[in-house]
Amino acid sequence: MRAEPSILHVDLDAMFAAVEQRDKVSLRGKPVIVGGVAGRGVVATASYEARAFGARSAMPMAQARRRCPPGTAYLSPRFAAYKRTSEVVMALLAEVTPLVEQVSIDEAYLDLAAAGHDLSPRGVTEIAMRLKREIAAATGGITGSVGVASSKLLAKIGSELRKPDGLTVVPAGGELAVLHPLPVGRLGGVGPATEQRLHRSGVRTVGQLAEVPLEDLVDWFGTAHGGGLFRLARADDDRPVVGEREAKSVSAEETFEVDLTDPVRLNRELDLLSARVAGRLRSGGITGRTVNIKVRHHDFTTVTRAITRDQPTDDPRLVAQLARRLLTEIDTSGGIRLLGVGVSTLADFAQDDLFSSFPEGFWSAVPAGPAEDEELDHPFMREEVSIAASDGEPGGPPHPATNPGGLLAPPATALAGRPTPPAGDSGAQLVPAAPDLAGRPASGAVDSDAEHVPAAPDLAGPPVPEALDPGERLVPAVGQVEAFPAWRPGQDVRHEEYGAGWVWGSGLGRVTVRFEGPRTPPGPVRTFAADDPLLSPADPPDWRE
DNA sequence: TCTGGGGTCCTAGGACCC
DNA sequence: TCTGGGGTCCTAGGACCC
Repeated sequence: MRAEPSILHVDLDAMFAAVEQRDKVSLRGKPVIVGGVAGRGVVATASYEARAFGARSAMPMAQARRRCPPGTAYLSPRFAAYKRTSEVVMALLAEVTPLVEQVSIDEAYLDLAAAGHDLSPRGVTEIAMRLKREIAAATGGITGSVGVASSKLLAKIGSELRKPDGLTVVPAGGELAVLHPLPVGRLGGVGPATEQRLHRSGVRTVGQLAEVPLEDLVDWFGTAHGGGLFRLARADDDRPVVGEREAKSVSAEETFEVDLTDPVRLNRELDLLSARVAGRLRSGGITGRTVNIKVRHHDFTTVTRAITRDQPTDDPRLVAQLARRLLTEIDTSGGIRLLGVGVSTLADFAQDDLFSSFPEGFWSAVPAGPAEDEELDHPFMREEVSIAASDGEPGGPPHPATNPGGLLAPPATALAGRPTPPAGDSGAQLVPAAPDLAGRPASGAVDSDAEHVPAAPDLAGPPVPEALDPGERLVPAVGQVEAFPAWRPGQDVRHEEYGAGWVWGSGLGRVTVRFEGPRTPPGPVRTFAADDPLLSPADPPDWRE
């Protein structure tokens, strides 16, 4: 934990779905689910509209289909498009500080201390707000949520607090006030198993976790995990922002549409997986000594086998040969659901051995699957879009594009009152595909398509809210902003009364908060303001209407 | 129609070595 | 002959993350 909030965490909001909605006008404001659309697929990302119906990441696609209404779009991922958007964002991050740790395609930590920034709460708020504007402008409206705090733990929690399009700054000294009320499952490293074990001992919040003696945690979870929980519960987190990390393993796996039993077929699948892995080793200029296979049986039990050689390799034939040998140790007669091949114990130099040459035409003979950069509009990447006839009906979810609030209107789902499912769904007719999907070119982060809306809402001239004093400097906040812990929707009595709120003001000096009443019947809009709410974490600001 | 695919890290036990 | 004791490498499995 540092003395200043110098670690910034950015997380793009429902990125896969957001890219699809950016690139296809017809999807905006509608539930969109990206993931494996076939039988055994799961949800990778659900748009906020889809989350309102209960769709979640990692949920079986079949279950998501049961929950979401007609009109929901179910899309196969277009990784190339997401990667391009990601690269645009990462390039922006690199301009903020040289020390950036990319965690995944849509997430990164920034060490603001590595760039000599003003690390006061006000200073980092300014950086974060500018960054959010730049991201939205450069990506055509993809929003990111940002948390800034004195540690990775708190920065990440901060970015999650006000999703989507949120901003949370946790001033030094405010960490425990943020952390302790949260459920333990919000801590990184606390998954279902750990959470269940903690619940069994009556530990539900991080504050309660902080009361558990170290010995108990070590007893329950082992030295590393137990000790880690003990420290995290105290906001004791020194993990540095790490720029580059070397890969430790490379693997490929596949779940089959139906369980496989045919040994010949299984071996062929191992060959294909081996070729994919070896191809990626080669393109990365690395080799590995250990070959692993993974087998998931029909009943979902999973076993692994590994063998380590003295010499590293990147030869697909050798990897395949070892993989096949490992598979003979496993009884596959009951049916195999998933097969995987991996290489680990990596060395970053290529071993010059006799096996590294390839027969002519080897690679063209091996269908290694789509290359990373290839657009995935292959016939097998099915795309299903259905449009409900209830589009635009009254009572449906508010459509951002038609919201008269313009810039200041938060995404519909940001409102505490969940968007109601469109009325009259039951009789809705399904249109097999959206007309605008026909024959469109491969789309990228910057898209010349006529339907493409090039940028975020015009940030240059935001409408000035009536509640702001004349002459007050207005920084055009993108969507929601939260100054924590000075003000928290959900804790504030005015929030209880009004159900939804967001900060739209400058964030620097005077901040204005707007609350909207219950949606049905439409309630009044009330506006409050306070001076420097961000800078007085211990002293609640005086919000005046 | 339950449960993807790419990873990382940790633990525990056995082999082996000095 | 009641069994040392580190350290490293390897394997299998499990939890977790995005």
